[in-house]
This record gives sequence, structure tokens and C-alpha cells, in this order.
Amino acid sequence: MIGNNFFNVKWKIKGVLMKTYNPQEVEIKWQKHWDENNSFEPSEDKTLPKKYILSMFPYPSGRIHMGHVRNYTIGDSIARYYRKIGFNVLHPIGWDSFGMPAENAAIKNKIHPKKWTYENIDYMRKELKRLGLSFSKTREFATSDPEYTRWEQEFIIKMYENGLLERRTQKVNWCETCHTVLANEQVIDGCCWRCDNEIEIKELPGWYIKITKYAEELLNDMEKIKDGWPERVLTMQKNWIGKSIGLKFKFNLSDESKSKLKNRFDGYEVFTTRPDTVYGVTYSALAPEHPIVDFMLENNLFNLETEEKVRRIRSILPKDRQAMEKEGVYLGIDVVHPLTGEKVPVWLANFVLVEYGSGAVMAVPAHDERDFEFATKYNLPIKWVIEPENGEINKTEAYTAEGILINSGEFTGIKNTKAKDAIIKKFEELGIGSKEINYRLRDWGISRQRYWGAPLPFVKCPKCGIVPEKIENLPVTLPDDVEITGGANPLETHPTWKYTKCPKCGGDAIRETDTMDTFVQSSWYQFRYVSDFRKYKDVPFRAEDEKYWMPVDQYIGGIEHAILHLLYARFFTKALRDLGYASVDEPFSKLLTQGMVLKDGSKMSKSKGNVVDPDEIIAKYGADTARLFMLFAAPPEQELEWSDSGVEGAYRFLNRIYQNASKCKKTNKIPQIDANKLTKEEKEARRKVYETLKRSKDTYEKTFSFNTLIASSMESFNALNKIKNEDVYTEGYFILMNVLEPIIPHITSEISKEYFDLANFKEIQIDENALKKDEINYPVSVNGKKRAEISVSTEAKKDEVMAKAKEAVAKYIEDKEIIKEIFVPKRIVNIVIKG
RNA sequence: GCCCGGGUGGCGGAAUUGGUAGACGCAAGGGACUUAAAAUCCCUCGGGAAUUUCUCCCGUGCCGGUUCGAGUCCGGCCCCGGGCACCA
Repeated sequence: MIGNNFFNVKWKIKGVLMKTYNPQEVEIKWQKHWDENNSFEPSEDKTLPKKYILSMFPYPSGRIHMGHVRNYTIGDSIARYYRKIGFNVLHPIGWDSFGMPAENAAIKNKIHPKKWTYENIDYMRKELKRLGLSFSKTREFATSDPEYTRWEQEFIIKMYENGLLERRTQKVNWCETCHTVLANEQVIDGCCWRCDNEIEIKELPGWYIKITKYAEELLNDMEKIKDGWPERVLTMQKNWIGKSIGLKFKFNLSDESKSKLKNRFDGYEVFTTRPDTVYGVTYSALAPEHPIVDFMLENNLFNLETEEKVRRIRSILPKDRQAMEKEGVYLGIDVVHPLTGEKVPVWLANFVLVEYGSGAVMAVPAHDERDFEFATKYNLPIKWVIEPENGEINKTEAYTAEGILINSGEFTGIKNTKAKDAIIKKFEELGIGSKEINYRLRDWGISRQRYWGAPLPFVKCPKCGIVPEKIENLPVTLPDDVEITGGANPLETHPTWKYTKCPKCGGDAIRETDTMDTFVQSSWYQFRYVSDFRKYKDVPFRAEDEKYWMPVDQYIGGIEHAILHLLYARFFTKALRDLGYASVDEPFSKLLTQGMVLKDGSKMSKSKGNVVDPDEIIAKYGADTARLFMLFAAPPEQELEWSDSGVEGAYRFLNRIYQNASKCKKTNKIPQIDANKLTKEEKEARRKVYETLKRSKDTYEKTFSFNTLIASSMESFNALNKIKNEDVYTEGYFILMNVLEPIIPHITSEISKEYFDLANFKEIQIDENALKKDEINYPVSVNGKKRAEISVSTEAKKDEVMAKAKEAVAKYIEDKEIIKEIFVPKRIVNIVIKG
């Protein structure tokens, strides 16, 4: 441990009285002060300018980790900055408290999920408080609180009534270890996002939120937030939504094929983004799970050999097919080309996805890489219908670039980019196809077959079908008396919970036992914070509060939520708007995605044994040290490599500013300084201080490059410690304590209270005179190479500077012909000579 | 394969957006203080040459270009990280 042996002992170094910095004492004192004074509650005065600063809320896993420290330190610094310069600031915290880990803990430790969760919250709340975070106390909640669930259930019912939610049976992603269904967004490389177990496809009934209805708006509204969000997050969302425009048309089966299929099918639809290549179709391909294939198998319409191949391909999981070679088999049926009338063979192909488009494609081997590969393998014909404007086609691969149509009937000779629309139009005129927009985005499956979640507020009545619970009966709460086994849903097996009466007919009915995906809770929590909801219990949040506070001005969180949470929250905001609860289109105007905290080059994790516990760091050095290190070690968007000695460096800096503070005189206003009476060094120190002040505005409001702001502060302190002028020194502290308060609030409060009575904790005007330089240093280069440095008066004109510059580099330009003289005011002098 | 980031000392990272590369911090070395150590303070710190203290050469992944001047702009390439990935 460093320097803690002499707490509160005063002694003299170089004649100045100093005392040792004791972070534990100072920090707890200020934390108590803030707590007792409710220092961080937002004002109800809606005439004040506002800032809503939000860091993503944590899952109450038990203890905070360094990622939390980083996230909350960034958010807290921004919040404290705005509060200090006079904004009404909403800076809330809550707990994303439903979810699997509580159930896992229940199984492992025989503790009820609710007890485990709320105990964790109590512990973590203390940890966050010890970090000196300026959260509002009145706005705190946990998403598992019944009051929160109540409103969520109301939203869900309203969504159901407005066609935004439906129950249906479809193929779903099933994780056996988590014993639940997962949304598409929660499946990563075919594995569960939480436990990494390989997912299975099952056919199950479940609840779906129709996020696809908002695909277009989610895409278009990116325009509204593009200045505040990182480009890559928007790109990721754009790719995820995956809009593509093309032609949808129907392939009619040939007459023989129709009768072969017992007239159950007359054809099937296909979608293409390349209608310009439609004349090049030489075969069509169906997904292994296509209904026609199902039918043919059920009715033994394949010969033995084909059936065997079909069954083999179908037996392979779609995700495993990705890695495999293209494979297929001719199904023995044909369709008719809609424009040429030619017969087109129908194949089954392992690369066709049943869930995209219609699960069937037209194949144009000449102009599609996949189709080419497949056609080459099975010796299918290749028909070239586009050729480059200049040069020859290389017929050993698909030609996918732009060009002119050939062999394309009436469209021959047209540029392919134009042919796209022309051919769509032709299909529409003939009534055999139409323009179609396809999205990759699927509806959001929110059913989870788990206990620790918000119950879906619906009842299954044998007479009335699905019936929403009555609003006055909300919330539908979880029973406490359950046994968590990790197997079947405890709500399903509970002896009495699910048996209820139908809200409509009053007859015996059964409750829905699925609970909601936890991402539903985190999709609207930003709205809940806007009101002092303990006072206003008849609404989820007050409209006037929502209008005032929303949208969130600055949102801070990890990049890992780029798609999942951030897309859902954007959707939910739009849905709440359309249901009449919200007034905004987008929830977060600005987003800062903070980088991970690494140790020894990889993410801190228990399994790697490289975890640094924030509590230990705080116990050893204090919260300000932890905060300072977090913001100094790297820019917020980058990864941050943990460094024990870097932390010690931060601690040393705090000690220095604490001890040197005694060189200040006590005052409650900024010292008036006559710049004319100062030495060069004193002016220099003042300039650095004011440059830091100037920089701080940009840092807290725009760039968030706290690392360089801190560096600039350190530089200022170094300069101040070289001078002896008490006024300049005091002014420097007055300002620097102000600049650093958002980052290291405890020590700056302590010093500012003692010396300035906190008079420095408000916006300080920049003294432009202090920023002015009397002299400027010019590097003088000859042919671009720096040869000398000169110092001239700020007022010096070009001629004067050039004359001095030539003198300084005389030995380089003697006897040489000067071709050019470059003079960039306040920057550089360059003399170009011959030879 | 496609789309984004990014490659700067021993390390984390700066560089006013085309104008003194390496701010600030860490680590390292030397010195002061001390019986000693810790802490603290001072000095050095990209590489090389010279060392008579006035210096010179090289250097921001690699090759080339534009420019009086390039870490920054342009063309080509090589690595690293992330995202998407048979999406028709």
C-alpha cells in the first residue's frame, strides 16, 4: 500500500505545509454529504434546459465489474459536467433484474431467484454509491418490480389489440440448456448467446412482436440519429434489417408435373433481386424444407435414389449446410419460364433457405456465383444474358458486374441496370409478378419458457380462445412458491397458478405460462425514469415528463448491444408512440459505445482468472483513482488495457494535487490578475490552465476524449508547480478543480470547499487574454527539413519573421539560390533552395 | 468473400485535421533525501553516428505518388481487430 501510513499527519516539505491524502475518509464524507442533501435529484422545473444522460443499466449479477466502472464513470462525468454548468440533469440508474442467471443461482445455491436478485441489487447499489456516481435516488427501480411489470403488461396487451403482437406456432430456436426459445438476434453462429450451446429447431407455439412492420421506419429513421450514433452501429442495424428490392413472380408447374403432384400445387413463388437476368434462368431450386418437397416425400413421389438423397440433405441442420459443398438433386418436376415458355427443371438445393423469401429461387448460373457453382457441378446449362460494355466475358466464372442484355427478347441491348425496372414492369403488365421488398429481419419471438420473467398477461379460454387479462387485474405476478429445477417451466408445473377464470366469459381458463424475453424490459426503461413514478402511480410515466426529458441526450453502453437491445429499444419507442404513450420517434439521440476493459490482452473473465475487482481497487486507492484511471488510460471508444502501475500513476497525481493545494490562498472568487506583471513562465502556466478550460467544453459535450483533457490538466499542474506566484497558482487550482470535478468529484470537492468554498463549481468564463501569446515559436525548415527554431513577437509581420528565419538558418542557405519562401502565419517557415 | 475500424517509442496513447512526430502517463536508468527501504523530489529516456556540446543521418506497417512540406491526402499491397456471411 502506498503512503497511507501517516493518515492526517501534517509535515513540511520544502517549507510548505502538506498533509497526506486519505481517499477513504474524504470520499465517504462527500458521498454522505451528497446523499443527505439529495444532490442529484432532477428538478421539476421544466423551464430549465435539460440533459438526460443515461448509461445502460446493469444486470444484478452480484458484483460490479470493471466494465461497469468504465460505463458509469463516463456517464457520470458527462452528467456532473452538465449539472455544474446549470442544466437540469436526469441521470438515473435501475436494474435489469429478470433473467436466467437468477434461476441458475437458484438451482446452484438453493436460493429463491427473487431473494438472490434483490440481495444482489442491495449490494451493487452500495458498490455504485462508493464510486461516487451521481444517480438520482427517486428514479431507481428494478424491472422485476411488480409496478414495472404492470405497465409492461399493459403495453403488451395494447400491442396485441393493435396487431403488433400475435401468438402463433412456427419453427423456433430452442436452447436445451437454457430450456427456452430464443429470438433470432440471440442466436450467434447457431449457438445460444448466453450459454453457447448449439440451438435446435423446434416447432412451438409462441408470442411474436411484429417488429417487421417497422422495418422500413427503423431503416429510414437512422437518418435522424446518424450524427449522434457511431456509423458502425447503424451499419450493423442496416445489415440486420437487410432490405432488398426485387421481383416476385410465380413459376407455374408444367402440366405433367401438376398431375404428378396430384394437382395439389400449380406452382410456387420466387423472389429475385436480379430480374435483369431472368432470361438466363436454366433451372429453379427449392429449399429442402419447401412444402412441395414435404408433399412429395409424404406421397412417395420420388424414386428410391432421389428420396434417399432428399432425406439425407434434409437431415443436415441448416446451419451445418453453410459450411458444406453445394448439393442437390433433380426432383423430377418442371416449371415453365414465365416469359419464354421454356421448360425449367426443378431441383432441390441445400443452399436455399426456407425462411427467406419464399424458400425457392430462380437460378441463373451465368450471372450468380452460387448458381454457377451448382450448375457446373451438375452439368446444368448456362445461358449468358449480360455482356460487358467493353471486352469479353470470362466464361469460367459467373459474370456479376454491370453490362448490356443479350439473348433477352425485347430487352436485348438495354443496360442491365435499366432492365431491372423494365422487366419488373413487364411482369406487372402481364399480371404475372410484381415489385417486392424483402427483409432479413424476422418478427421478435418474446416467449420464454422460464419462471423469472414478466408473465405474458393472457388467458387461454376453451370458449373464447386467447383473451388478454383485464387491465384492472394487472400486474399478473409470479407465484413465490416454486421449485426451480432448470427443467420444465415452474409456472407450467405449479399446482394452482395457471388455473384462472376467463376475463371475458368467466369460465374456467388457463393462464399463459410463457414469460417475456428480458429484452422487452430493457426496451422501454428509458421512459420509466422520466417521472418520479412513486408519486404518479396511475401512468407508466407522465406525458409532460416524457415530453420534457425524452429523448435521451447521451446514451452510453457497450458495442455488444449494437443490434439486440438498441434495435428493440428503437422499435419499442415507435410502438409506444403509435399506441399513444410516447411522443418521440427515437429514444437515444446520441450514443457512445465504450470499449471493453482488458487485462493481459483479453476480456476480464473468471475462467481466464484475469479479473480485477473494483472493490479492491477502491479500498486500496479510492474511487477517484479508479475513475481517473478509467478515463485517462484510453479514449472511451477504444479497448482499455488494465495496468496496475497505471493506477498507481493516477493515485500519485491525486496525491500531488491534494498536497500542493496548500499553496493556494483561500478565496471565494477567481483571483484578478494583471498579465503585464507576470513572468514568461507565469503567463505560460496561465495559458495552459485556460487552454485546458477551453478544451473541457469540447471534451464533455462532443469528443469525450477525457484522456487528453486529463493530460492537459496534468501539464497545467506541472507548469503551475514551476512558478511561485500565489495568485496565478490559486487561479490555476480554481479552474482545474472545476475542470476535473466531473472526473474526480471527491478530491476536487474537498479542495474546492476548503479553499474556494465551492465558488469554482460553476461555469467559468474564459479569459481570452490569458490564451494570447506574446511570442510565437516558428520552426524554420529548409527544403522541408527542420533546421532551426526562432521566437518572434506575435505581432511580427512576414518580412520580420522571414528575416529572422534566414539568419537562423544562414549556414544552410549561404550561396544558395532561394526559389521559394513559405510563410504560414502561426505555423511554420519553409525556405526552398536550389540543389 | 463483402462492409467497417485500425497499424506511431519498451507499453497505454498525443499530434491544433497538410505545418516542430512522440504531449501526458507508465516502465526503465541515474542522482538527491534516508542508518536503510518505501514514499517524495530532480535529471535522462525513438534508433544510429559524432561527441572538441555547435551537430548530422534514419524513423509513424510496406511500395509508389501529389506537395515547399505527408503520421495526416491519392493509388497499390501486407498484417491486426470487429461486423455480416450461400439473403436469391
